[in-house]
Amino acid sequence: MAKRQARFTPQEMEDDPRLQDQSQDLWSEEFGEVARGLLASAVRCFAANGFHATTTRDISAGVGLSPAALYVHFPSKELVLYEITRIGHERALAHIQVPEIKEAGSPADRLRLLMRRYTAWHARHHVAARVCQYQLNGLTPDHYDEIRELRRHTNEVFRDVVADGVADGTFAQIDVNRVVRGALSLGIDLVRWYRLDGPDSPEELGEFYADLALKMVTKTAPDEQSARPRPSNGLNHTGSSPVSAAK
Amino acid sequence: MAKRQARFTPQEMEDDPRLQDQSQDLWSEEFGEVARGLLASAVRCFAANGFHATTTRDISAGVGLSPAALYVHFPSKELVLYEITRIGHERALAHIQVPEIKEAGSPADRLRLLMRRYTAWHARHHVAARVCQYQLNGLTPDHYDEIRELRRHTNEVFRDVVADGVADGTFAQIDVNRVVRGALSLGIDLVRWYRLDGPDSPEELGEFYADLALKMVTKTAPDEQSARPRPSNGLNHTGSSPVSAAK
DNA sequence: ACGCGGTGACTAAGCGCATAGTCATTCGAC
DNA sequence: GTCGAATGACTATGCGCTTAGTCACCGCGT
Repeated sequence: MAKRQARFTPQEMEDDPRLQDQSQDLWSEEFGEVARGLLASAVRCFAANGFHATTTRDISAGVGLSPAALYVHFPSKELVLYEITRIGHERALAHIQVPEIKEAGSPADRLRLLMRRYTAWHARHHVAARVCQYQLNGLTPDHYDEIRELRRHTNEVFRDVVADGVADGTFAQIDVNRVVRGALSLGIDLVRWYRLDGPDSPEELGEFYADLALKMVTKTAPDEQSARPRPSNGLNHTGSSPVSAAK
Repeated sequence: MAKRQARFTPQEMEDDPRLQDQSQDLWSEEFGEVARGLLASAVRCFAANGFHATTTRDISAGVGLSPAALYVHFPSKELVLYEITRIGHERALAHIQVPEIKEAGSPADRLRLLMRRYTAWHARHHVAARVCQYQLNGLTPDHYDEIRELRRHTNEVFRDVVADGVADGTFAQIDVNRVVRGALSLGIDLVRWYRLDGPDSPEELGEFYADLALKMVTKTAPDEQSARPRPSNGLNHTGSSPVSAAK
Protein backbone atom coordinates (compact mmCIF):
# COMPACT_ATOMS: atom_id res chain seq x y z
CA MET A 1 0.00 0.00 0.00
CA ALA A 2 1.96 2.85 -1.32
CA LYS A 3 5.11 2.00 0.54
CA ARG A 4 8.12 3.51 -1.09
CA GLN A 5 10.57 0.65 -1.15
CA ALA A 6 13.95 2.22 -0.83
CA ARG A 7 16.22 -0.76 -1.10
CA PHE A 8 19.08 0.58 0.96
CA THR A 9 18.89 1.72 4.54
CA PRO A 10 21.13 4.50 5.83
CA GLN A 11 23.28 1.95 7.60
CA GLU A 12 23.75 -0.17 4.48
CA MET A 13 24.65 2.90 2.48
CA GLU A 14 27.22 4.03 4.99
CA ASP A 15 29.16 0.79 4.67
CA ASP A 16 28.70 -0.06 1.01
CA PRO A 17 32.03 0.32 -0.78
CA ARG A 18 30.15 0.91 -4.03
CA LEU A 19 28.98 4.23 -2.59
CA GLN A 20 32.43 5.42 -1.59
CA ASP A 21 34.01 8.20 -3.57
CA GLN A 22 35.76 11.50 -3.13
CA SER A 23 32.79 13.76 -3.65
CA GLN A 24 33.12 15.24 -0.17
CA ASP A 25 35.71 17.70 -1.48
CA LEU A 26 33.30 19.02 -4.09
CA TRP A 27 31.40 21.37 -1.76
CA SER A 28 34.11 22.30 0.68
CA GLU A 29 33.80 26.04 0.26
CA GLU A 30 30.36 27.30 -0.54
CA PHE A 31 28.49 25.59 2.29
CA GLY A 32 28.62 25.31 6.03
CA GLU A 33 29.53 22.12 7.76
CA VAL A 34 25.99 20.88 8.29
CA ALA A 35 24.89 21.74 4.76
CA ARG A 36 27.86 19.83 3.41
CA GLY A 37 26.88 16.83 5.46
CA LEU A 38 23.37 17.01 4.11
CA LEU A 39 24.65 17.21 0.54
CA ALA A 40 26.89 14.22 1.11
CA SER A 41 24.03 12.26 2.59
CA ALA A 42 21.73 13.27 -0.25
CA VAL A 43 24.28 12.16 -2.82
CA ARG A 44 24.45 8.72 -1.27
CA CYS A 45 20.67 8.44 -1.07
CA PHE A 46 20.04 9.71 -4.58
CA ALA A 47 22.75 7.50 -6.03
CA ALA A 48 21.52 4.41 -4.22
CA ASN A 49 17.76 4.79 -4.50
CA GLY A 50 17.05 7.65 -6.87
CA PHE A 51 15.71 11.13 -6.23
CA HIS A 52 12.04 10.26 -6.07
CA ALA A 53 12.59 7.21 -3.87
CA THR A 54 14.56 9.30 -1.41
CA THR A 55 12.65 11.07 1.36
CA THR A 56 13.69 14.16 3.21
CA ARG A 57 13.77 11.91 6.25
CA ASP A 58 16.35 9.66 4.60
CA ILE A 59 18.63 12.59 3.86
CA SER A 60 18.46 14.17 7.28
CA ALA A 61 18.68 10.84 9.08
CA GLY A 62 21.96 10.28 7.28
CA VAL A 63 23.48 13.07 9.35
CA GLY A 64 21.47 12.38 12.50
CA LEU A 65 19.08 15.31 12.19
CA SER A 66 15.34 15.67 12.09
CA PRO A 67 13.56 16.11 8.75
CA ALA A 68 12.88 19.79 9.40
CA ALA A 69 16.57 20.54 9.77
CA LEU A 70 16.98 20.15 6.04
CA TYR A 71 14.79 23.19 5.48
CA VAL A 72 17.02 25.34 7.62
CA HIS A 73 19.76 24.93 5.01
CA PHE A 74 17.86 24.30 1.78
CA PRO A 75 14.48 25.61 0.69
CA SER A 76 13.35 22.35 -0.88
CA LYS A 77 14.38 18.84 -1.71
CA GLU A 78 14.61 19.76 -5.37
CA LEU A 79 17.15 22.44 -4.59
CA VAL A 80 19.34 19.93 -2.84
CA LEU A 81 19.39 17.94 -6.06
CA TYR A 82 20.01 21.09 -8.06
CA GLU A 83 23.01 22.11 -5.97
CA ILE A 84 24.50 18.66 -6.33
CA THR A 85 24.11 18.54 -10.08
CA ARG A 86 25.18 22.14 -10.58
CA ILE A 87 28.34 21.79 -8.57
CA GLY A 88 29.11 18.42 -10.06
CA HIS A 89 28.85 19.71 -13.61
CA GLU A 90 30.73 22.90 -12.82
CA ARG A 91 33.62 21.05 -11.24
CA ALA A 92 33.84 18.48 -14.00
CA LEU A 93 33.88 21.22 -16.60
CA ALA A 94 36.50 23.22 -14.72
CA HIS A 95 38.62 20.11 -14.49
CA ILE A 96 38.97 19.92 -18.27
CA GLN A 97 39.27 23.68 -18.85
CA VAL A 98 42.83 23.94 -17.65
CA PRO A 99 45.86 25.56 -19.32
CA GLU A 100 47.66 22.25 -19.13
CA ILE A 101 45.37 20.92 -21.83
CA LYS A 102 45.06 24.03 -23.93
CA GLU A 103 48.80 24.52 -24.09
CA ALA A 104 49.65 20.94 -24.90
CA GLY A 105 51.10 20.84 -28.37
CA SER A 106 49.40 18.50 -30.77
CA PRO A 107 45.70 17.65 -30.90
CA ALA A 108 46.71 14.10 -30.03
CA ASP A 109 48.38 15.21 -26.82
CA ARG A 110 45.45 17.44 -25.98
CA LEU A 111 42.95 14.67 -26.59
CA ARG A 112 44.99 12.30 -24.48
CA LEU A 113 45.16 14.72 -21.57
CA LEU A 114 41.51 15.67 -21.93
CA MET A 115 40.27 12.12 -21.90
CA ARG A 116 42.59 11.21 -19.05
CA ARG A 117 41.36 14.05 -16.84
CA TYR A 118 37.69 13.67 -17.77
CA THR A 119 37.71 9.94 -17.08
CA ALA A 120 39.68 10.18 -13.86
CA TRP A 121 37.42 12.93 -12.52
CA HIS A 122 34.31 10.87 -13.13
CA ALA A 123 35.89 7.81 -11.57
CA ARG A 124 37.00 9.72 -8.50
CA HIS A 125 33.57 11.27 -8.05
CA HIS A 126 31.53 8.46 -9.51
CA VAL A 127 28.80 8.52 -6.86
CA ALA A 128 28.09 12.22 -7.23
CA ALA A 129 28.53 11.92 -10.98
CA ARG A 130 25.94 9.17 -11.04
CA VAL A 131 23.44 11.59 -9.55
CA CYS A 132 24.52 14.23 -12.05
CA GLN A 133 23.94 11.90 -14.98
CA TYR A 134 20.89 9.89 -14.06
CA GLN A 135 18.76 12.01 -11.72
CA LEU A 136 18.28 15.04 -13.92
CA ASN A 137 14.58 14.35 -14.37
CA GLY A 138 14.03 15.32 -10.75
CA LEU A 139 14.95 18.90 -11.60
CA THR A 140 12.50 21.64 -12.47
CA PRO A 141 12.56 22.61 -16.15
CA ASP A 142 14.46 25.80 -15.38
CA HIS A 143 17.17 24.07 -13.43
CA TYR A 144 17.32 21.33 -16.03
CA ASP A 145 18.03 23.90 -18.70
CA GLU A 146 20.86 25.36 -16.66
CA ILE A 147 22.48 21.97 -16.38
CA ARG A 148 22.08 21.38 -20.10
CA GLU A 149 23.99 24.55 -20.74
CA LEU A 150 26.90 23.29 -18.67
CA ARG A 151 26.84 20.02 -20.57
CA ARG A 152 26.93 21.85 -23.86
CA HIS A 153 30.16 23.52 -22.78
CA THR A 154 31.70 20.19 -21.90
CA ASN A 155 30.74 18.90 -25.31
CA GLU A 156 32.45 21.80 -27.00
CA VAL A 157 35.71 21.20 -25.19
CA PHE A 158 35.83 17.74 -26.71
CA ARG A 159 34.60 18.87 -30.09
CA ASP A 160 37.26 21.56 -30.39
CA VAL A 161 40.10 19.16 -29.81
CA VAL A 162 38.84 16.49 -32.17
CA ALA A 163 37.92 19.00 -34.87
CA ASP A 164 41.38 20.54 -34.65
CA GLY A 165 43.03 17.18 -35.15
CA VAL A 166 40.86 16.38 -38.13
CA ALA A 167 41.43 19.81 -39.66
CA ASP A 168 45.22 19.70 -39.48
CA GLY A 169 45.47 16.11 -40.63
CA THR A 170 46.72 14.67 -37.37
CA PHE A 171 43.62 12.52 -37.07
CA ALA A 172 41.86 10.48 -39.68
CA GLN A 173 38.92 11.98 -41.58
CA ILE A 174 36.46 10.81 -38.97
CA ASP A 175 33.00 12.05 -38.11
CA VAL A 176 33.67 14.53 -35.32
CA ASN A 177 30.23 14.31 -33.75
CA ARG A 178 30.22 10.55 -33.60
CA VAL A 179 33.69 10.31 -32.14
CA VAL A 180 32.98 12.96 -29.53
CA ARG A 181 29.84 11.16 -28.46
CA GLY A 182 31.72 7.89 -28.27
CA ALA A 183 34.46 9.37 -26.12
CA LEU A 184 31.97 11.07 -23.84
CA SER A 185 30.03 7.82 -23.54
CA LEU A 186 33.12 6.05 -22.29
CA GLY A 187 33.88 8.79 -19.78
CA ILE A 188 30.30 9.01 -18.54
CA ASP A 189 29.08 5.44 -18.57
CA LEU A 190 31.78 4.37 -16.16
CA VAL A 191 29.89 6.03 -13.31
CA ARG A 192 27.28 3.31 -13.73
CA TRP A 193 29.64 0.52 -12.73
CA TYR A 194 32.88 2.01 -11.40
CA ARG A 195 33.95 1.46 -7.82
CA LEU A 196 37.01 2.79 -6.09
CA ASP A 197 37.83 -0.59 -4.58
CA GLY A 198 37.84 -2.23 -8.00
CA PRO A 199 40.89 -3.22 -10.00
CA ASP A 200 41.46 0.17 -11.63
CA SER A 201 42.44 3.41 -9.97
CA PRO A 202 40.91 6.52 -11.52
CA GLU A 203 44.26 7.35 -13.06
CA GLU A 204 44.72 3.90 -14.57
CA LEU A 205 41.27 3.97 -16.09
CA GLY A 206 41.91 7.47 -17.39
CA GLU A 207 45.10 6.28 -18.99
CA PHE A 208 43.34 3.33 -20.60
CA TYR A 209 40.44 5.37 -21.92
CA ALA A 210 42.85 8.00 -23.22
CA ASP A 211 44.46 5.23 -25.25
CA LEU A 212 41.05 4.16 -26.56
CA ALA A 213 40.18 7.72 -27.53
CA LEU A 214 43.43 8.01 -29.43
CA LYS A 215 42.73 4.77 -31.24
CA MET A 216 39.34 6.14 -32.25
CA VAL A 217 40.89 9.03 -34.13
CA THR A 218 44.16 7.59 -35.37
CA LYS A 219 44.63 6.85 -39.04
CA THR A 220 44.82 3.15 -39.74
CA ALA A 221 47.21 1.82 -42.32
CA PRO A 222 45.12 0.56 -45.26
CA ASP A 223 45.70 -3.17 -44.69
CA GLU A 224 46.30 -2.94 -41.00
CA GLN A 225 42.84 -3.95 -39.89
CA SER A 226 41.20 -7.28 -40.42
CA ALA A 227 39.10 -7.92 -43.49
CA ARG A 228 35.79 -6.08 -43.53
CA PRO A 229 32.84 -8.27 -44.47
CA ARG A 230 31.07 -5.13 -45.74
CA PRO A 231 32.73 -4.01 -49.01
CA SER A 232 31.73 -0.36 -49.40
CA ASN A 233 28.14 0.65 -49.22
CA GLY A 234 28.45 4.40 -49.48
CA LEU A 235 27.39 4.79 -45.87
CA ASN A 236 30.78 5.31 -44.38
CA HIS A 237 31.22 7.13 -41.14
CA THR A 238 32.28 10.47 -42.51
CA GLY A 239 30.35 13.67 -42.30
CA SER A 240 26.91 12.28 -41.95
CA SER A 241 25.62 15.32 -40.12
CA PRO A 242 26.85 18.85 -39.44
CA VAL A 243 25.86 19.30 -35.83
CA SER A 244 23.60 16.80 -34.19
CA ALA A 245 21.39 17.74 -31.29
CA ALA A 246 23.56 16.30 -28.60
CA LYS A 247 21.73 16.12 -25.33
CA MET B 1 3.53 20.61 -0.98
CA ALA B 2 4.41 17.10 -1.82
CA LYS B 3 3.36 17.44 -5.40
CA ARG B 4 5.16 14.99 -7.57
CA GLN B 5 6.21 17.04 -10.53
CA ALA B 6 6.14 14.64 -13.42
CA ARG B 7 7.44 16.89 -16.11
CA PHE B 8 5.79 15.26 -19.08
CA THR B 9 2.07 14.82 -19.56
CA PRO B 10 0.68 11.85 -21.47
CA GLN B 11 -0.02 14.10 -24.43
CA GLU B 12 3.52 15.47 -24.53
CA MET B 13 4.92 12.00 -24.30
CA GLU B 14 2.78 10.74 -27.13
CA ASP B 15 4.19 13.32 -29.51
CA ASP B 16 7.80 13.60 -28.36
CA PRO B 17 10.06 12.14 -31.03
CA ARG B 18 12.66 11.42 -28.37
CA LEU B 19 10.30 8.80 -26.95
CA GLN B 20 9.73 7.02 -30.23
CA ASP B 21 11.28 3.64 -30.77
CA GLN B 22 10.43 0.15 -31.90
CA SER B 23 9.86 -1.40 -28.51
CA GLN B 24 6.26 -2.27 -29.36
CA ASP B 25 7.43 -5.44 -31.06
CA LEU B 26 9.18 -6.63 -27.89
CA TRP B 27 6.07 -7.99 -26.18
CA SER B 28 4.03 -9.07 -29.15
CA GLU B 29 3.53 -12.65 -28.04
CA GLU B 30 3.36 -13.18 -24.33
CA PHE B 31 0.69 -10.58 -23.53
CA GLY B 32 -2.79 -9.64 -24.58
CA GLU B 33 -3.54 -6.49 -26.48
CA VAL B 34 -4.42 -4.38 -23.47
CA ALA B 35 -1.45 -5.59 -21.44
CA ARG B 36 0.83 -4.71 -24.32
CA GLY B 37 -0.63 -1.23 -24.44
CA LEU B 38 -0.05 -0.84 -20.73
CA LEU B 39 3.55 -1.99 -21.09
CA ALA B 40 4.13 0.44 -23.92
CA SER B 41 2.62 3.27 -21.92
CA ALA B 42 4.65 2.32 -18.87
CA VAL B 43 7.85 2.30 -20.91
CA ARG B 44 7.19 5.83 -22.09
CA CYS B 45 6.33 7.04 -18.58
CA PHE B 46 9.28 5.32 -16.91
CA ALA B 47 11.68 6.54 -19.57
CA ALA B 48 10.42 10.11 -19.41
CA ASN B 49 9.90 10.58 -15.68
CA GLY B 50 11.36 7.57 -13.93
CA PHE B 51 9.70 4.68 -12.13
CA HIS B 52 9.07 6.42 -8.82
CA ALA B 53 7.76 9.59 -10.45
CA THR B 54 5.28 7.61 -12.50
CA THR B 55 1.87 6.91 -11.01
CA THR B 56 -0.41 4.06 -11.87
CA ARG B 57 -2.74 6.74 -13.16
CA ASP B 58 -0.12 7.95 -15.62
CA ILE B 59 0.33 4.47 -17.01
CA SER B 60 -3.36 3.65 -17.37
CA ALA B 61 -4.24 7.10 -18.67
CA GLY B 62 -1.75 6.49 -21.46
CA VAL B 63 -4.10 3.87 -22.86
CA GLY B 64 -7.33 5.58 -21.84
CA LEU B 65 -8.18 3.32 -18.93
CA SER B 66 -8.89 3.90 -15.28
CA PRO B 67 -6.15 3.29 -12.70
CA ALA B 68 -7.76 0.11 -11.46
CA ALA B 69 -7.58 -1.45 -14.90
CA LEU B 70 -3.84 -1.90 -14.47
CA TYR B 71 -4.46 -4.39 -11.68
CA VAL B 72 -6.57 -6.53 -13.95
CA HIS B 73 -3.47 -7.30 -15.98
CA PHE B 74 -0.58 -6.88 -13.53
CA PRO B 75 -0.48 -7.55 -9.81
CA SER B 76 1.55 -4.46 -9.01
CA LYS B 77 3.39 -1.52 -10.48
CA GLU B 78 6.71 -3.13 -9.65
CA LEU B 79 5.80 -6.15 -11.73
CA VAL B 80 5.13 -3.93 -14.71
CA LEU B 81 8.68 -2.65 -14.38
CA TYR B 82 9.97 -6.17 -13.92
CA GLU B 83 8.31 -7.47 -17.06
CA ILE B 84 9.73 -4.58 -19.05
CA THR B 85 13.27 -5.08 -17.82
CA ARG B 86 13.12 -8.86 -18.04
CA ILE B 87 11.85 -8.91 -21.59
CA GLY B 88 14.22 -6.14 -22.62
CA HIS B 89 17.24 -7.96 -21.30
CA GLU B 90 16.11 -11.32 -22.67
CA ARG B 91 15.57 -9.95 -26.14
CA ALA B 92 18.83 -8.05 -26.21
CA LEU B 93 20.69 -11.17 -25.13
CA ALA B 94 18.90 -13.34 -27.68
CA HIS B 95 19.79 -10.82 -30.35
CA ILE B 96 23.50 -11.44 -29.85
CA GLN B 97 23.26 -15.19 -29.28
CA VAL B 98 22.70 -16.07 -32.91
CA PRO B 99 24.48 -18.63 -35.08
CA GLU B 100 25.40 -15.86 -37.50
CA ILE B 101 27.87 -14.55 -34.94
CA LYS B 102 29.09 -17.85 -33.56
CA GLU B 103 29.79 -19.22 -37.00
CA ALA B 104 31.56 -16.17 -38.32
CA GLY B 105 35.16 -17.05 -38.93
CA SER B 106 37.70 -14.86 -37.18
CA PRO B 107 37.33 -13.22 -33.78
CA ALA B 108 37.51 -9.90 -35.63
CA ASP B 109 34.51 -10.76 -37.75
CA ARG B 110 32.65 -12.05 -34.72
CA LEU B 111 33.40 -8.92 -32.73
CA ARG B 112 32.31 -6.75 -35.60
CA LEU B 113 29.00 -8.56 -35.97
CA LEU B 114 28.45 -8.67 -32.24
CA MET B 115 29.02 -4.97 -31.72
CA ARG B 116 26.93 -4.13 -34.74
CA ARG B 117 23.96 -6.12 -33.57
CA TYR B 118 24.24 -5.07 -29.92
CA THR B 119 24.45 -1.39 -30.81
CA ALA B 120 21.69 -1.49 -33.39
CA TRP B 121 19.36 -3.31 -31.02
CA HIS B 122 19.84 -0.75 -28.30
CA ALA B 123 19.36 2.09 -30.77
CA ARG B 124 16.19 0.58 -32.17
CA HIS B 125 14.77 -0.01 -28.70
CA HIS B 126 16.42 2.89 -26.96
CA VAL B 127 13.38 3.96 -24.96
CA ALA B 128 12.74 0.53 -23.50
CA ALA B 129 16.47 0.01 -23.09
CA ARG B 130 16.68 3.25 -21.12
CA VAL B 131 14.23 1.81 -18.64
CA CYS B 132 16.21 -1.43 -18.58
CA GLN B 133 19.44 0.39 -17.78
CA TYR B 134 18.43 3.19 -15.47
CA GLN B 135 15.31 2.11 -13.59
CA LEU B 136 16.64 -1.09 -12.04
CA ASN B 137 16.55 0.36 -8.54
CA GLY B 138 12.74 0.25 -8.69
CA LEU B 139 12.91 -3.55 -8.67
CA THR B 140 12.65 -5.73 -5.62
CA PRO B 141 15.96 -7.35 -4.63
CA ASP B 142 14.83 -10.71 -6.00
CA HIS B 143 13.88 -9.34 -9.37
CA TYR B 144 17.02 -7.24 -9.45
CA ASP B 145 19.12 -10.37 -9.01
CA GLU B 146 17.35 -12.06 -11.90
CA ILE B 147 18.18 -9.14 -14.15
CA ARG B 148 21.79 -9.17 -13.02
CA GLU B 149 22.01 -12.77 -14.09
CA LEU B 150 20.86 -11.87 -17.59
CA ARG B 151 23.43 -9.08 -17.71
CA ARG B 152 26.16 -11.48 -16.70
CA HIS B 153 25.35 -13.64 -19.71
CA THR B 154 25.56 -10.65 -22.01
CA ASN B 155 28.94 -9.84 -20.55
CA GLU B 156 30.18 -13.32 -21.24
CA VAL B 157 29.21 -13.18 -24.88
CA PHE B 158 31.49 -10.19 -25.31
CA ARG B 159 34.22 -11.61 -23.16
CA ASP B 160 34.38 -14.86 -25.10
CA VAL B 161 34.90 -13.13 -28.42
CA VAL B 162 37.55 -10.73 -27.17
CA ALA B 163 39.36 -13.40 -25.18
CA ASP B 164 39.45 -15.65 -28.25
CA GLY B 165 41.00 -12.92 -30.33
CA VAL B 166 43.64 -12.22 -27.72
CA ALA B 167 44.40 -15.90 -27.28
CA ASP B 168 44.95 -16.65 -30.95
CA GLY B 169 46.95 -13.50 -31.59
CA THR B 170 44.38 -11.83 -33.83
CA PHE B 171 44.02 -8.98 -31.34
CA ALA B 172 46.67 -7.11 -29.44
CA GLN B 173 47.58 -8.21 -25.91
CA ILE B 174 44.90 -6.03 -24.39
CA ASP B 175 43.15 -6.24 -21.05
CA VAL B 176 40.04 -8.25 -21.88
CA ASN B 177 37.97 -6.95 -19.00
CA ARG B 178 38.66 -3.33 -19.71
CA VAL B 179 37.99 -3.62 -23.42
CA VAL B 180 34.75 -5.49 -22.85
CA ARG B 181 33.56 -2.85 -20.43
CA GLY B 182 34.48 -0.12 -22.88
CA ALA B 183 32.62 -1.77 -25.72
CA LEU B 184 29.57 -2.39 -23.54
CA SER B 185 29.67 1.21 -22.39
CA LEU B 186 29.48 2.41 -25.96
CA GLY B 187 26.59 0.11 -26.75
CA ILE B 188 24.68 0.95 -23.59
CA ASP B 189 25.30 4.65 -23.09
CA LEU B 190 23.75 5.48 -26.42
CA VAL B 191 20.31 4.87 -24.97
CA ARG B 192 20.85 8.01 -22.90
CA TRP B 193 20.99 10.31 -25.92
CA TYR B 194 19.95 8.37 -29.03
CA ARG B 195 16.86 9.31 -30.99
CA LEU B 196 15.49 7.63 -34.07
CA ASP B 197 14.97 10.94 -35.85
CA GLY B 198 18.63 11.87 -35.36
CA PRO B 199 21.33 11.74 -38.00
CA ASP B 200 22.21 8.06 -37.53
CA SER B 201 20.06 5.04 -38.21
CA PRO B 202 20.52 2.14 -35.80
CA GLU B 203 22.43 0.27 -38.49
CA GLU B 204 24.76 3.18 -39.23
CA LEU B 205 25.55 3.65 -35.58
CA GLY B 206 26.09 -0.09 -35.21
CA GLU B 207 28.50 0.00 -38.12
CA PHE B 208 30.38 2.93 -36.62
CA TYR B 209 30.64 1.42 -33.15
CA ALA B 210 31.71 -1.90 -34.65
CA ASP B 211 34.59 -0.01 -36.24
CA LEU B 212 35.45 1.56 -32.89
CA ALA B 213 35.39 -1.81 -31.18
CA LEU B 214 37.75 -3.21 -33.79
CA LYS B 215 40.09 -0.30 -33.30
CA MET B 216 40.12 -0.99 -29.57
CA VAL B 217 41.52 -4.48 -30.07
CA THR B 218 43.65 -4.11 -33.18
CA LYS B 219 47.39 -4.19 -32.92
CA THR B 220 48.96 -0.84 -33.66
CA ALA B 221 52.15 -0.60 -35.63
CA PRO B 222 54.86 0.56 -33.21
CA ASP B 223 55.27 4.06 -34.65
CA GLU B 224 51.80 4.38 -36.01
CA GLN B 225 50.37 6.36 -33.15
CA SER B 226 51.37 9.83 -32.08
CA ALA B 227 54.09 10.32 -29.51
CA ARG B 228 53.10 9.28 -26.00
CA PRO B 229 54.06 11.82 -23.33
CA ARG B 230 54.22 8.95 -20.84
CA PRO B 231 57.30 6.81 -21.54
CA SER B 232 56.66 3.48 -19.82
CA ASN B 233 55.69 3.41 -16.21
CA GLY B 234 54.97 -0.27 -15.72
CA LEU B 235 51.26 0.45 -15.43
CA ASN B 236 50.32 -0.54 -18.91
CA HIS B 237 46.87 -1.74 -19.72
CA THR B 238 47.56 -5.43 -19.77
CA GLY B 239 46.20 -8.03 -17.42
CA SER B 240 45.59 -5.89 -14.38
CA SER B 241 42.89 -8.14 -13.00
CA PRO B 242 41.55 -11.61 -13.68
CA VAL B 243 37.82 -11.12 -13.43
CA SER B 244 36.43 -7.92 -12.08
CA ALA B 245 33.05 -7.75 -10.45
CA ALA B 246 31.20 -6.27 -13.37
CA LYS B 247 27.82 -5.00 -12.34
C1' DA C 1 29.36 38.12 37.67
C1' DC C 2 24.87 38.40 36.24
C1' DG C 3 20.66 39.11 33.77
C1' DC C 4 18.52 40.03 29.51
C1' DG C 5 16.94 40.32 24.91
C1' DG C 6 18.22 38.59 20.46
C1' DT C 7 19.54 34.99 17.15
C1' DG C 8 19.98 30.95 14.62
C1' DA C 9 20.08 25.88 14.56
C1' DC C 10 17.17 22.42 15.48
C1' DT C 11 12.92 19.58 16.75
C1' DA C 12 8.19 17.37 17.67
C1' DA C 13 4.08 17.23 15.85
C1' DG C 14 1.29 17.27 12.30
C1' DC C 15 -1.31 19.35 8.02
C1' DG C 16 -2.86 18.61 3.57
C1' DC C 17 -2.40 16.01 -0.07
C1' DA C 18 -1.33 12.25 -3.30
C1' DT C 19 -0.23 7.62 -3.86
C1' DA C 20 -0.56 2.27 -4.55
C1' DG C 21 -3.69 -0.84 -4.16
C1' DT C 22 -8.81 -2.84 -3.01
C1' DC C 23 -13.49 -4.10 -3.81
C1' DA C 24 -18.30 -4.26 -4.83
C1' DT C 25 -20.50 -3.33 -8.85
C1' DT C 26 -21.37 -2.67 -13.78
C1' DC C 27 -20.54 -3.48 -18.59
C1' DG C 28 -20.39 -6.10 -22.77
C1' DA C 29 -19.39 -9.96 -25.78
C1' DC C 30 -20.83 -14.48 -26.64
C1' DG D 1 -27.01 -15.94 -18.36
C1' DT D 2 -22.18 -16.21 -17.74
C1' DC D 3 -17.83 -14.53 -17.08
C1' DG D 4 -13.94 -11.77 -17.61
C1' DA D 5 -12.74 -6.92 -18.23
C1' DA D 6 -13.21 -2.44 -16.48
C1' DT D 7 -14.71 1.02 -13.15
C1' DG D 8 -15.47 4.60 -9.36
C1' DA D 9 -15.32 5.18 -4.81
C1' DC D 10 -12.60 4.02 -1.21
C1' DT D 11 -8.68 2.92 2.37
C1' DA D 12 -4.37 2.97 4.48
C1' DT D 13 -0.36 5.02 4.26
C1' DG D 14 3.56 7.97 3.33
C1' DC D 15 5.06 12.18 1.57
C1' DG D 16 7.03 17.22 1.42
C1' DC D 17 6.81 20.84 3.93
C1' DT D 18 5.11 24.07 7.92
C1' DT D 19 4.51 25.64 12.40
C1' DA D 20 5.26 26.62 17.09
C1' DG D 21 8.43 26.24 20.14
C1' DT D 22 13.07 24.64 22.63
C1' DC D 23 17.74 25.28 23.39
C1' DA D 24 22.56 26.90 23.34
C1' DC D 25 24.96 30.73 22.65
C1' DC D 26 26.22 35.73 21.92
C1' DG D 27 26.94 40.72 22.97
C1' DC D 28 26.32 44.07 26.32
C1' DG D 29 25.08 47.12 30.08
C1' DT D 30 25.61 47.19 34.82
